Amino acid sequence: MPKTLGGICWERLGLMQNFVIVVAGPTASGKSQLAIDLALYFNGAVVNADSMQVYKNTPIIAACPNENDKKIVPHYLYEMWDASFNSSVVDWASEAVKCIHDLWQNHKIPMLVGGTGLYLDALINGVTPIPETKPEVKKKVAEMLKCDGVVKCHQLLSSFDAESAAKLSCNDTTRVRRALEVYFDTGKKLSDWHKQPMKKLLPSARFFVISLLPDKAELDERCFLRFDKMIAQGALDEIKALSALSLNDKLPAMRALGVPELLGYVRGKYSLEDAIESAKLHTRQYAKRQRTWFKNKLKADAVIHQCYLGQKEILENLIYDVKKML
RNA sequence: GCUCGGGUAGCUCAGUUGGUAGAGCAGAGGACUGAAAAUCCUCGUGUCGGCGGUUCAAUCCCGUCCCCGAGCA
Repeated sequence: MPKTLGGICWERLGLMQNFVIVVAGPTASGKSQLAIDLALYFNGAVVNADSMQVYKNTPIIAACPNENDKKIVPHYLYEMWDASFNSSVVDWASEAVKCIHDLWQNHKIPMLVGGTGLYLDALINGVTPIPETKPEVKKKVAEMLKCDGVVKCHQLLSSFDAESAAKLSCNDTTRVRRALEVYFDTGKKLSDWHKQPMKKLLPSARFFVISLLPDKAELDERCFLRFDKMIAQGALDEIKALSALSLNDKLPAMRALGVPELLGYVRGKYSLEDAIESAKLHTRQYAKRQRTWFKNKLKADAVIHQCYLGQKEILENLIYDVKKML
């Protein structure tokens, strides 16, 4: 008698060796819960695709899975880097690729869960293989931006890479910086790099993409409640400990939602009430940006227009759809 | 009660030497290939507190009333 697992025969697990379930959605939409429920059914493991949950030091404020969640289902790529590390999509993606191959080897289905559109996009669609920028180049560009300002740097960019410059706002510090770094580091225009075909990170993978797109009012309410819960769970102690590390405020981990606001309170810049209000506001604005990305940029196999709170029919329908693909 | 400030966009406030007004924030939508929980783009008619008066023309000047703040009594 064949051993079954959630109604799937072991024999078919061989076919699963290139399968990835993706759960995308804005913050507080219930992705993590959905991933756990699916993982329980399909003998899966949860793989983090969130740019902030990769860092240690702030598990509460970044809404990392708790100990109980981790006991139920294996979780990977959470709290793996120190807050002092300035990680990038590619750092994360190379970890994710390794992790997914391991899971496949062990006949487990990876449940890729996260709200960072760029990360999911990189893993699903690939990235342009540009070499990692040398630290001295990064430093040089950072200095240029500081001395001359973005607008001048954008003008400079248009003198050697007009195509990239034309695509960018002269105020877009992040992207002007990147375009300059790539040119100074490789001697080749970013726009030329982008003409190359993207490098698929998991060429054999088949993805089943689930997108949670709840109603705005429902989501806002959940974001607010969740932030209050974070405070109750000791987010302030977490932030005090983080503050004691005296890290650079520009590091990604230091800019996570709620971190600058609560740091401001801890350092006496504003009241706790103001800090909380401001953090909630920024969370709502972030959720909006995520919604825009997932709605317009992510090709989803299943779209759910509500938060996942364990609804049986949602889970059953998804399981049905996934099984069809296996 | 008197004196002095204020009353302009959802909020904080600019401004118009009289020709019906504009920033920041909020809000809405959008973009996004190596810091992405980041970064950026687009979108502004509101009895300019009410009512009168002067004027070709008032949100702006004058009168009066209402409201808020500070001071004096």
